[in-house]
Amino acid sequence: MLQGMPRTTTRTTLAKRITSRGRRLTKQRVIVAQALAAERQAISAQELHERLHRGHPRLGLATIYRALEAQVEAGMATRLERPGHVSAYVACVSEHHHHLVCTSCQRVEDVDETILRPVLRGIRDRHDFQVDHERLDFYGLCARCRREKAAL
Amino acid sequence: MLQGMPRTTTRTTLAKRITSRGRRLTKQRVIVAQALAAERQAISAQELHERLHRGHPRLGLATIYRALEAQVEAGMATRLERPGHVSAYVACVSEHHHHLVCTSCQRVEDVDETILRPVLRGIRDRHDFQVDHERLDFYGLCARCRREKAAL
DNA sequence: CCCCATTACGAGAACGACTCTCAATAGCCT
DNA sequence: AGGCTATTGAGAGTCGTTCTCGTAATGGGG
Repeated sequence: MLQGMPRTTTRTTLAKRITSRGRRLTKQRVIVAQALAAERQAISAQELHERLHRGHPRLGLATIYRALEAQVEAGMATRLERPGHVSAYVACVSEHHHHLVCTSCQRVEDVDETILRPVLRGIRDRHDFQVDHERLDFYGLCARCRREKAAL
Repeated sequence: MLQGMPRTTTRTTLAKRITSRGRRLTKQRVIVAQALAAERQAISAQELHERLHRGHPRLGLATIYRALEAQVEAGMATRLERPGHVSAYVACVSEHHHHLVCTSCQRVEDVDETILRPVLRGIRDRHDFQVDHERLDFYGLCARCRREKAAL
């Protein structure tokens, strides 16, 4: 994985995102961004560090934290909270997302945003509260894990 | 505050909740529960410790953490996440709640649960995902703070 | 294309919220 | 009252995350 570092479309969009807010395009940030995008599940900085260590032994943990933080600021990822005060990250396709996190396989789905619109409207109307940002994460069992558990 | 320790209705309900799951009714847990219930805003364990230190100098920080954790388990409180990996707590009247947290005054309101029911249904139906628990917290400006800001 | 200011990296130390340990204490049941 | 056991308090320990600082790399200007 990750060999050669593509010069194609994938790279240009990634580069554009990474360099937003006047940030520099470094090898490390590309590696972290690609690795996170390749994941389909929430992953913590330390897990990412372990996973990347084989291919990139000199990639420091602090750098991963910094890269992930940059991605969150750039809207490329969101931070989820795991039990025990650990952050986990997921790559985002668009700006902002809400998630279904499977507590069994850690896989993450995006919530259909149209479901949520009435809620935000209801809060503004019924509570007279101006929502700036929100954390909407649902934890439970995805369809696959539910089937697997039922099969036992 | 807190002097005499009431033998009345307030106490019995509180005691009943504290002693759920076979827990013992200790002075410390009562103190913490009353203090949290008296707050109308999200408060961290350390803040609670500072605040209670004058009246209860021997009340340890670890005890406060334990008492808050017990309250969360007993459904008497919920944990919110503050920036910087800090937990803050709010007392709950009923079982489970979702919140509107004012980022200006830190005051917390409960979300009208009827607004949320369609969302949970939609997730189960459209995503085939069995929600176990969820974190639904909205951050923004409450009506009062919005008026105050507008007045400037 | 090369210089240079500036930003980012790497490694380890520092930080801080939280948890654990253990001896002492206090609830609660009989 | 008496004893079993959960709980407390204080400090030490844990662990995720951030900071520091010397070094390396980036990208804009000449």
